[in-house]
Amino acid sequence: MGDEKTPRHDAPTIGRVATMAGVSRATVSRAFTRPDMLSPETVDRVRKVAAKLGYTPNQVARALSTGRHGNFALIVPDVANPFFPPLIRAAQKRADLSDFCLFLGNSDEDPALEDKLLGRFLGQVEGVVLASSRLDDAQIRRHAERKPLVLINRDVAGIPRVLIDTAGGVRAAVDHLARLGHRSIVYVSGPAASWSNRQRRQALRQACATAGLEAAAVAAQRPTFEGGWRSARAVIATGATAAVAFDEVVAQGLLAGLAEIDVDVPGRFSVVGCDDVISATTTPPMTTVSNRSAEAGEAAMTLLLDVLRTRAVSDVRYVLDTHLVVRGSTAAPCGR
Amino acid sequence: MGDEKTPRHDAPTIGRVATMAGVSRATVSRAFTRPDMLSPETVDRVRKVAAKLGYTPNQVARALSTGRHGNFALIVPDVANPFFPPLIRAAQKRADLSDFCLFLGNSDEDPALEDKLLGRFLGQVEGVVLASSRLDDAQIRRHAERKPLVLINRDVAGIPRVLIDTAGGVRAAVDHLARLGHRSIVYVSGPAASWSNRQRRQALRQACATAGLEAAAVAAQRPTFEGGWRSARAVIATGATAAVAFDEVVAQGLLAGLAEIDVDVPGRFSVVGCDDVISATTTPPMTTVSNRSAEAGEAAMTLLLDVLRTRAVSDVRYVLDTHLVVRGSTAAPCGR
DNA sequence: CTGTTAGCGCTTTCAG
DNA sequence: CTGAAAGCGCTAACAG
Repeated sequence: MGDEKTPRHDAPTIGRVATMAGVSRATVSRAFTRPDMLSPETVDRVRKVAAKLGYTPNQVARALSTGRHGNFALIVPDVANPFFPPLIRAAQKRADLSDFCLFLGNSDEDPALEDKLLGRFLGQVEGVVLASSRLDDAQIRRHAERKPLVLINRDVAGIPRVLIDTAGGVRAAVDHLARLGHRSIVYVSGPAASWSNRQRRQALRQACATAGLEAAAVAAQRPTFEGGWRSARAVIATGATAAVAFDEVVAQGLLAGLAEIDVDVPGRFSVVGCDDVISATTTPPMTTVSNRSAEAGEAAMTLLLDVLRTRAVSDVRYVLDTHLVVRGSTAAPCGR
Repeated sequence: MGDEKTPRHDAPTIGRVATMAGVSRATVSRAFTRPDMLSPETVDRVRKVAAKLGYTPNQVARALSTGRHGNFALIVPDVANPFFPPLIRAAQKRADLSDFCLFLGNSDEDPALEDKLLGRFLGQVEGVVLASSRLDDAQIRRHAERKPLVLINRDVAGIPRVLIDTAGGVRAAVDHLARLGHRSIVYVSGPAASWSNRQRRQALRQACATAGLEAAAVAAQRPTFEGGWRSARAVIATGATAAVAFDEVVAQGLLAGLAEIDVDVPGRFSVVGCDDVISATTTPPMTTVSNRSAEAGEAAMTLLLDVLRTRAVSDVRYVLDTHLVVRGSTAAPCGR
């Protein structure tokens, strides 16, 4: 066993295939990217040799030369928030279908981190999807002019976006509660930077006004179980008999917080969540606004692919609407 | 408005910075990668110019030249399975902390797809984490010799791996059930290719043998809510009075299936889940084996970074152990 | 400390 | 239809 320099099982390059097949490197390249430019026999022979050698085109080298990286990036505020996994999954699948790889970023609800991640990705992707972005419009616009960019649940004019319109669902929730006899409803809000949050809050206020109900609001700082939990006392203090929560994680926390201070749901208080994602399994099963996050993920990816194909920057605004799913967390208010 | 060729706001290259700063390209490069090799003033001047021009090193070009891509890949069987999001999140965060980008792949429980994704990633990453891989040992070994590879919940000798050892938790579950008076326990199994599944099944069998209980098993083909649901009848048919399910998604399905055929839990039948991830919110709250998926994700990433640093391929086997969390889905069997 | 010189692996005119 | 040659943007010896 001499210390002969083991040539380190290097990945075969286009050059090796070329000499082995007795053609030029250009021909090998074309055998993979533009087979139509070659005689069928040549293509066949080259491919065969390549296969035998276990050759795989080097994506990175290719990207350097063409600018086409074959990658996308998706950034979400919180991977572990149950709203996002179906979205992520669908986006990944759609990307994969078109032979793209997907980078995933978790911004932790932090605009600065989101910006940093975006910067890291930008150099090696052909496009980006920002889900529930916490960046401000200016930052988004700035990035959008460097790379194709699609938004989910963020409404910036001129930038392709897919929006899950929960306003319809929230209005239906208010109607539902009004019909049950509630006179005052409180909105437990989520992150201020969230478009969905603003949309829901506003829809609630308007629907209440229309129906002649009182509308209050309390803030669950972060959209977490704990945030919902902590807001329970404040929610009750508003005097409302029903709450609509920003999302189901908050709603679930609220449920737990109410249980802790012995407020029976739905006997004494009604709760409605948003994004039907865990609501079937809560106790009680939660009345909620339906969810289409997987569809949103897929649509955004498809949009991005379209933008790449047709450089036309048409102002797309893809809206998915929602409805109310009535379960067991809502009932008539007591003592009225 | 003449059609003067707008030079397409191209990203500034190292060359532009070099001429603007009156130095060579090598110097610019070094100002970013090896500032210690340059005089402080030069570094300063170059960086200033670069900043003014908005120069960002091109990752791809750098990777082509150095082989260091600054990327990792993580592949999971199902992003939407609640076991994985915390793991993904933690892994992403850990990678980000070391300035790495993370590709995410979803294998859909399909070995062929997993292999394909891996192939796609391999060319542009420095290492890979396979969580609950469905590949066979040979395939894993093959990939591991091309790139640093870390496994989660898969025990292949010689390959760095982090294992969540649920055997302890399952044994505790059996003890718990035995103490309650159960004489026969059924395991509702998950994917055959899953190491965790084999481990849990085996732990259950052994613990039952030790405690003198009967052990049965029924298969929930896919580890889904529906799979658990469908297995309800078969579970009851075994004559057992308690079940331990592969994971909580299956357990939750089982709960729903049992409810549908009017089997009261825990009155008539007890259920234990695995991976404490949604169990606090089921009805009834589920007795379960604790979960450490986030820790596993972070540990795997850290391991990968270590492997990269010290090319020492020591045979690491990082084990996280578990315990039983008793909640409301277990009780003494009726009529005994 | 800094510049010169070769590439990394692949694509892409431009000629034949 | 195929080959030769010139890069993509950056890094890495090797000289000074």
